[in-house]
Amino acid sequence: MNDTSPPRRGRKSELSREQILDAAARMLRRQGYGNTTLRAIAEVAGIQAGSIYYHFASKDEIMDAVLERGVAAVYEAVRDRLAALPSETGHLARIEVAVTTHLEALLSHGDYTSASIRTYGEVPEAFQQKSQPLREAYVVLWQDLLGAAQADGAIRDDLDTSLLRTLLLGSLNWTVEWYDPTQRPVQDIARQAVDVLFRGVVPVEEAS
Amino acid sequence: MNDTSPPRRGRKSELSREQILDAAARMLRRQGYGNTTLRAIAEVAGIQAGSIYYHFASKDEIMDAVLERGVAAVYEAVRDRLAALPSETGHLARIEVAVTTHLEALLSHGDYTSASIRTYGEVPEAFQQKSQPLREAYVVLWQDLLGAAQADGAIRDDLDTSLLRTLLLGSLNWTVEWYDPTQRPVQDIARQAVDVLFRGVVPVEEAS
DNA sequence: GTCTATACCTGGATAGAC
DNA sequence: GTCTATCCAGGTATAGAC
Repeated sequence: MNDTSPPRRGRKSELSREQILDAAARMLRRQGYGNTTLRAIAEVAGIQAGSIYYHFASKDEIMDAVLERGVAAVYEAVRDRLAALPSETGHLARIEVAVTTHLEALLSHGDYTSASIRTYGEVPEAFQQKSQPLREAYVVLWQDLLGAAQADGAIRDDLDTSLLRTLLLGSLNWTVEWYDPTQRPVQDIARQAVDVLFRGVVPVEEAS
Repeated sequence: MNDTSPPRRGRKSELSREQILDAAARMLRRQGYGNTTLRAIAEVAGIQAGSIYYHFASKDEIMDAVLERGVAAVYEAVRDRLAALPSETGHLARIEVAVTTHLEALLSHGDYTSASIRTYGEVPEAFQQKSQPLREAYVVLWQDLLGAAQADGAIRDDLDTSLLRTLLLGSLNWTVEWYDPTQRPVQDIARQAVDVLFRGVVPVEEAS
């Protein structure tokens, strides 16, 4: 489905390829683009630096594959989950599913998504562009979701949904910086995020 | 007040020092730690690479100064603005001031704060620690703010304020990734962020 | 498909003239 | 205080044996 591999000869070279990508994602995530070296990737992947070039033509090609996989994982997860909902599902319920799925995908594919989020800005423009269509498609998905909700009155119409989208996704994306799976389940975070998003933090006591 | 400069001999070398820091902040922000080279910094600052070492002992020392200045700018701005409020100011009003000030400081010191936010995670642990006290103080500031509000019933008590804090600050910090000063004023963003935070996106129509 | 060896370059850092 | 020149480590990438 999603595949960035041109060589693709032996069927068991796939394994090494995966190991290289996994190692690259892990290093990219925590050291950024410029600090991630091929020698280090090779070491983590358990091979020699030179051997990488059997699978990839350049460092950039590896980075590119990692970045794209990161956004694709989130985009596809959210898109598919939304598509699977019964068509009569309400706007707020859809948004809740989208938030939850976004967080789950984001935090379960940890290294790829984190690398993708954190490194995107510091990578040569040349291949920022490669993953851009995917990123834009994802933005559109959310914009449609929020726009439709607002059009039907499920979201206050004095809000700018475009701004709302960036604030919301920012909040969710930032979780990669601090989330610790051993502390609490992703669903807890999703639940409170949705709760605050829908109802705000101020108690409703009309009597004031 | 805040100063990380040990040499500090000539009074006009301060100027070069600033230019180096400015250049470093700008490059750090958009290329990350590993891609930022001393030669490039020097070029932007209008001097030769070797000359940098008159002002700084190492590349890391420059990075460190930039990172620290970034967090300090936001922390001090918010702290001082809160301190200047009349003591009878309500919890929600204080939170609103904090959000607005955070955004203003964040987006007006663009390069330093952005660099600080984006690069922090990918920098050698050794000097993540140097700015950590400041970062923690800032976390405490917010935690107190939210905790006090909740204790007084200004914030719903079924919310985890610690989680709320990370989600909120994530949302605000993420603005460095997309904010464009020519598009709309910071205050617009702050206003809607606070609005959604307090009241949520769902209309209040009790009749449903 | 992976190794070893190595070419080539660019990076941080130092020395000493001015 | 800044320059030029240079050292050396470490980076990407290639060549060719296995």
